[in-house]
Amino acid sequence: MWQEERHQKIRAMLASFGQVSIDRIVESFGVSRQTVRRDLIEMEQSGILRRVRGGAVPVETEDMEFSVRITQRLQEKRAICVAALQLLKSQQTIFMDAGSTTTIMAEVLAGPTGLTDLTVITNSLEVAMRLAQNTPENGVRVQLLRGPVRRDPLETWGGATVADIYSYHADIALLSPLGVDAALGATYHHLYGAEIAEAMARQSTKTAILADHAKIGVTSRKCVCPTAEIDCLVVDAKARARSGFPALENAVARLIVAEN
Amino acid sequence: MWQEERHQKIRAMLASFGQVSIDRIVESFGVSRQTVRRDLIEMEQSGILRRVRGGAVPVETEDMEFSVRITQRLQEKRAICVAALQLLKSQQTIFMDAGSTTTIMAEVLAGPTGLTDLTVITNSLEVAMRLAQNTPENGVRVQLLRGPVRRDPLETWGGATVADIYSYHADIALLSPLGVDAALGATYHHLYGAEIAEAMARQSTKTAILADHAKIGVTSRKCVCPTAEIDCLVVDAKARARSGFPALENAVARLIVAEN
DNA sequence: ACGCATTTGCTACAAAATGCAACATTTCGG
DNA sequence: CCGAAATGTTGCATTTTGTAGCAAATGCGT
Repeated sequence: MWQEERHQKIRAMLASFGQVSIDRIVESFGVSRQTVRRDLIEMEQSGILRRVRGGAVPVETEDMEFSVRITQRLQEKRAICVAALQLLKSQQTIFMDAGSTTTIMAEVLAGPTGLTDLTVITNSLEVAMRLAQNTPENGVRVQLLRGPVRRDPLETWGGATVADIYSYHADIALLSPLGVDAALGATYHHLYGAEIAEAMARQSTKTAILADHAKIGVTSRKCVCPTAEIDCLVVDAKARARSGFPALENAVARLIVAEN
Repeated sequence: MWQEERHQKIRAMLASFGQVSIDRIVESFGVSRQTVRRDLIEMEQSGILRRVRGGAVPVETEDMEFSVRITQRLQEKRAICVAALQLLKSQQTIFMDAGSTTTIMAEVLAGPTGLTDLTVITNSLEVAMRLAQNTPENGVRVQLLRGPVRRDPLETWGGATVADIYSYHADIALLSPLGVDAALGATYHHLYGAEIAEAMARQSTKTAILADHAKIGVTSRKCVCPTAEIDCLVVDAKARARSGFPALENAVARLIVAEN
């Protein structure tokens, strides 16, 4: 019974049952608990599955509904967003794109931050909703970018939106891509979000990437921001365990690890 | 039975029943009361639900003020919106401003209408959300107008938004003012909404006013559209009883009374 | 309004399950 | 046989869960 064989069978079990317990694997393979644990760790780092206490479950897919995605790794994302606050100063203008992490960032910004007079420019309806104020005097102003609206996430997109972005300039862009990799930088799956993020990165003085540990070392179809142009990468503590982390750590100008 | 699994199922129960009692979870999962309590505490901290004595309920996402207003005279408003469908034809472009009635109109349009290939241009995030599609091929396209965002209702407003409107031309504008009066026409309270509505009325071939009976004969601060320029007024059956109704009936070019 | 019983929420602690790291053992190719 | 990789074992830390006791809230009958 080799690793390869076990991995394959674990994947099969995961596919058919939606979950596997360590005990179950131990029983059916006749190997030790520790070995199974090591298998699962490897498979998790390969992005094949996600470990939970007592077993493992399938990794979340990107075509999942936004409402589901936003509840996943919520603790880590919140920690990341709180840590990202130190990148901001009062009276700054901020680009934010549409994603589950930036949505949580909006929630954080809507709370007490010590920052005043921020202007957020976004194509995300979720972000806009959370930051909208009745009193534009204090707190956060939101500027919504125009364009056709699509769902998952709720955002405006397309040429009109991109053109709109180019009419602004921000101090910092907060982006939540699908993956971050040392070689390819920030990557997106959909072209919609990618061209938005690209424009935002260009039209801002600094670019910060918000990525939870599941995104470290992950690559997708569309490269948006090469590693050299990432001014700051904000990750959660679990990112240290990811295989792609050391390379990223050296590649980016600044790294913030949010300790939960 | 892992946390993970329980949390998921609790969410499912919450979604389908609108509430869950601790006892019910205890029974169906076979875990202790304390464990359920701890689950709910975690989920509450994650913002997934709100704990109440004896169980939990879904967290209220909607803004209180607006969600209250939107449920008032819901029956009548829905009837008005269904009646307003006869004003629309396939392949038309439609302006919609931000209000409780247009939000319901969006819900109606999101359902089966027999109309295809509509384009809706709006400054209302509520309308945009309800009409957003993943597949822009069929159904309704939504174009969101840019600008700063405010709440109650959630909308973009201001010079940028108005300028954006003037870059479009629609077949019909569906407006939901605060009041309609024979002498003053459609009137708004806030200047925000008023200048939006005014621009929409100008940039569209026809202008339709959606008003429930509570708005008949009511006037407010800002006149937007004189009676002569109202191409169609859509009201509910109870409007006939209002004192301002006969005058309006004569003043507008066309009147549609939605019989519940 | 009052007292009383019941339900529910909370804290503390113990037991069990699980995760983790260090080290020992086995396996396998050269 | 040697060395490296894989696997097993052990011991301990951490997390999760259950139990019990008590406080607070609720409901109920008077």
